[in-house]
Order: sequence, then C-alpha cells, then structure tokens
Amino acid sequence: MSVLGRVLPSKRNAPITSRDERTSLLMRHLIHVDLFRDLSKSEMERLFGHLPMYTFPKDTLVYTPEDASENLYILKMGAVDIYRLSEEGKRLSIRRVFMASVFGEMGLLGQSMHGCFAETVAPSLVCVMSRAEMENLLRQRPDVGLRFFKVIGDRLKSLEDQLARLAFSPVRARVAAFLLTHLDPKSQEVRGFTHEEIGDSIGALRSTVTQTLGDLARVGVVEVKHKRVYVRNFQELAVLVRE
Amino acid sequence: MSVLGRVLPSKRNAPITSRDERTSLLMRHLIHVDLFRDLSKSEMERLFGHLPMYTFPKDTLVYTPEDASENLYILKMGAVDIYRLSEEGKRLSIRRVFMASVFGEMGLLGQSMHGCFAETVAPSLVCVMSRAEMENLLRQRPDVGLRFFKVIGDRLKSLEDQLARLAFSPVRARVAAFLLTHLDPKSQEVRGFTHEEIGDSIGALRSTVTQTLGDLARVGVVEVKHKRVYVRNFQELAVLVRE
DNA sequence: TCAAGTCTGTAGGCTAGGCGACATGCTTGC
DNA sequence: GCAAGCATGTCGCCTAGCCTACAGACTTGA
Repeated sequence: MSVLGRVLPSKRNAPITSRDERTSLLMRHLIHVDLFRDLSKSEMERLFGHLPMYTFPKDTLVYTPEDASENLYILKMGAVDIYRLSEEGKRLSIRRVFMASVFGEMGLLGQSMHGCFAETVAPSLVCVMSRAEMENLLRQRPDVGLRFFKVIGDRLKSLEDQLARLAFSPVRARVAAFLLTHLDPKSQEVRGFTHEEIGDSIGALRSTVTQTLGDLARVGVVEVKHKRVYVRNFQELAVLVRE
Repeated sequence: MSVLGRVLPSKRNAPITSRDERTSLLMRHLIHVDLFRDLSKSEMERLFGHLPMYTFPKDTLVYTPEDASENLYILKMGAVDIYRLSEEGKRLSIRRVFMASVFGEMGLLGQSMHGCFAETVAPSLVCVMSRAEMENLLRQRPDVGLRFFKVIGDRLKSLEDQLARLAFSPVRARVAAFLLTHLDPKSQEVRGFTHEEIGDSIGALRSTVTQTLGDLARVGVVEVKHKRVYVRNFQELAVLVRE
C-alpha cells in the first residue's frame, strides 16, 4: 500500500538494521527535532529505537496521494518537497522540508487522502513513525502534543499567508515574499531553487519568474546567478512584498 | 487588549451570570460540539461551568489581528466569518463558522498574530476558553487533543484545497466549488451569501461572480434568486469544478 | 573535455478577469 | 407602504500574466 517499498525496492532504501548504526544515527539527529525536545535521550531511545529508517536518493517519492498510510515522517537529513499536481499536471509546491523537521503530519490528523506528493530533492534520511505509535506517544506525553500544536500552527499560518498573497498580490510581490522567506541570513542569498520551482511555489509561470527577477535585478534589488539570487537591498524587497 | 469589551461595551454582550441560565445554555449546546464529545456531561459542567459566555449582535467583531488574546471560542449559536484584510482593504474570507464548532484555534497554536478578523454575520452566542484552560484540559484528557488534531487537520486540508484552486482554477471552477461545499443537501440550495461574499471567499470580484452565476444559470446548472442559488444540475457542477 | 541535459533570457500574441460606472430590483425598518 | 440602502445585472476598457517558442548559458557526467 505504501510507496516506500514499491518505488524503491533496491537496497538503497532498505531499512538500516545494525543496532549500533541505528542508535548512533538516531541520537545524532533526533535531538535536533524541535517536536521531541521535551523527551530525554533515554526516552527517545526507548520510543524511537525500533522505528524503521530509510535512505532515499534524490528525486524519490516518499508518499503519494494514493498512499493511504498514516505516518509521521521525520527528516533527519536531506530535503523533501511537498506538492500537489493539478488535473493537467501543473505543480503547486506547498513547502520544502529540511533536516530536523517532520512531514506527513496530515496523515496523523485524519487526512490520509490529502492529495500531496512528498519527493526528495536531495539524498535523504527518513525515519517513519506510524499513527498508532504517535497516538501512543501523545497519550503518554501530552506536552509533546502541545509542541505538535505549535508545529501545526505554523503550517496553518503559512498556508493562510500563501493564500492571502495569491489572492491579493501580483507576481512581483509574491516573488519578493518568496525570496525573503527563503533567504539565508548569513550569505544574504537564496539558493537551491530554479525559477521553475519558485514559480510552482508562488503560482506563476517559470518565464514570468525569470522576467520578474530580471526586473528586480535591473533595479538593483537583487543579483541573479545560476540557481542563486543574492539579495542586495533587503529594505526595498520588504517594501515590494506589500504591494 | 481584547476587543470583546472595547467594541461592544453595552449590556448586550455582558457575560451571562445567572447560574441556572448558564448551566442550561451550556449543556444544551456543548454536547453538540464535536471536539468535546469524549467528555461526560458532568465533566463538561466542571470544566466549562465557569467560562464566560457572550451574546453578540450581527456584524460585531469577536477578535481582530491586533488582539493578542489567546482564546478558543466555542460558537454555540449564530455564525461567524473569519477573514483577512489586505493593505488596500480588500477582504479574503477564510471560512464561515456555524453553531457547535470552534474558532480562534490559531491562538492556541502559538499564532496569536495570525492576522485574522472574526466577525459575527448573525446574532451569536459565544463561549470563551483561555489558552491556559485549554492546555490544562489537554493535559488531563489527551483524547480531546486527538479530536483537536482532527479538527485542525480539516482546516489544513481545506486551506490547501483553497490554495490549489486559487492557483490552478479559473473563477468559474472556483464558483462551482464554492457552491458545492456550501450546498444544503436538503434544499439543494446555497443561501446566506451575497455575490460579494462569494467573491471574497474565492478571490474574485463581485461583478465577476454575478457574471459567472449568470452564465451558469443560462446553461441551466443553477437558478439564481436574491441571496440564494438553487443547484439544478449537481453532476454538471461537479464537472465544472475540475476545469 | 565534450555532449547532453538543464536552466535562464527574451519576445509576441492573447485573454481572463480586474476595475469603474451605472441602472434596476429586493427588502427591511420606520 | 415608502424610502433608503443593499444586492444584482450589465457593459467597456485595459493590463497582468499566461502560453508558446526559441536561443544562449551553465553544469554535470562519462
């Protein structure tokens, strides 16, 4: 039923079974997952020690809309895109998940048919927790539930923001917003997204995004390199978001 | 800080304090709130007996984006619109809440500044639960937390659906979708919404909605009356949603 | 190092739907 | 029962951004 085994039946995504290897990998990454920060190391070991873990190459489906499995996926390394496809095959990216966060939470929320694909955009290490296990954890530790609320609150907020921007703002403002929310504060740049991916996540055509980035570059707000956008005028960009 | 007292300082929205009246109103409506179905009558009485309750006339703000209060609102009677306003004052309706459901859950999810207005669209009876009280309840009764997950899962799903439709579908399909989701199965009609309200909730102009409904009527799919749309061809409408 | 594949730049035609404006029709409160 | 105020019908203009198409640039793997 799950695509896990179906799409990638090779050894590459076979569960990692060596006890030592498991424990080491578990502990090294789980402690960074915000959702579980209330748990002690020993509790994590007890709760997660037996969970299956998978490695996926780039461009691999983790789940699809047809997939009825209700799991919480913990992304320990790599990156995963959550997206929908329209009837005609157009893509709408909902979000990109990076290491030490979780995805697939809709399955836990009684929304198994939520219409999303989850696809790795980099080689990834994923841990899978079933709904039953999660419910069990929540019953034992309501404080984890409260953290979970926070995580989901962020999702709701961000979805409402996206919805409002799509309804109100022209492409230019949506591009500006995308750049600001994906800006790496250190390097002052946005990397890892093609213009097409940006378009898919703000609801615009690839060529329109290229055009818009070109406009922004001409005005000196950004500098565009291959798969890379350097933000030169943070202030002005923040103004453009509000148009 | 809360707008509760500020906007409506009259007696009309003063808390109802008579013990008998309270209990009667509480029990009559709380038992229909899905979120609390795991609780016994006596538990409800104990947990909710002391909560403030308010009556609001039509067109009254229950909270605003500036409102930092973190409450869960239980709508016992009436109807409330949750919406955002753009910079230029354009409205985007997120959803309309009817009796026996809850709203304001974002406040509980650590999103006090979530940018939404809640406004009654009919005379309403509202019960208010603070974040602390809710957290307390969740700690005592994790099963209520699981129900809450379901409620929030529905919200996430519906927001994603709206987002996808806004990104992919033309106005006509969005109108069709609106009609289907707000259709009263008994009377086969959609009532209570002006064309402007429909527009605000699908991200379209009032006049465009009127135009579109006219088109649908000309094709015989619906019949349009004042503030009322009778669906005549359910099948065809369902097809139009997918365009 | 070269070739294939992917990503980006650019341009022209085209239309959905925004925007404004006005006229007519309900309906509700006095 | 009337008048004021909403709600609806309709029209024309106009632009953002879709769509298609192609060419040049960069990157990557063999």
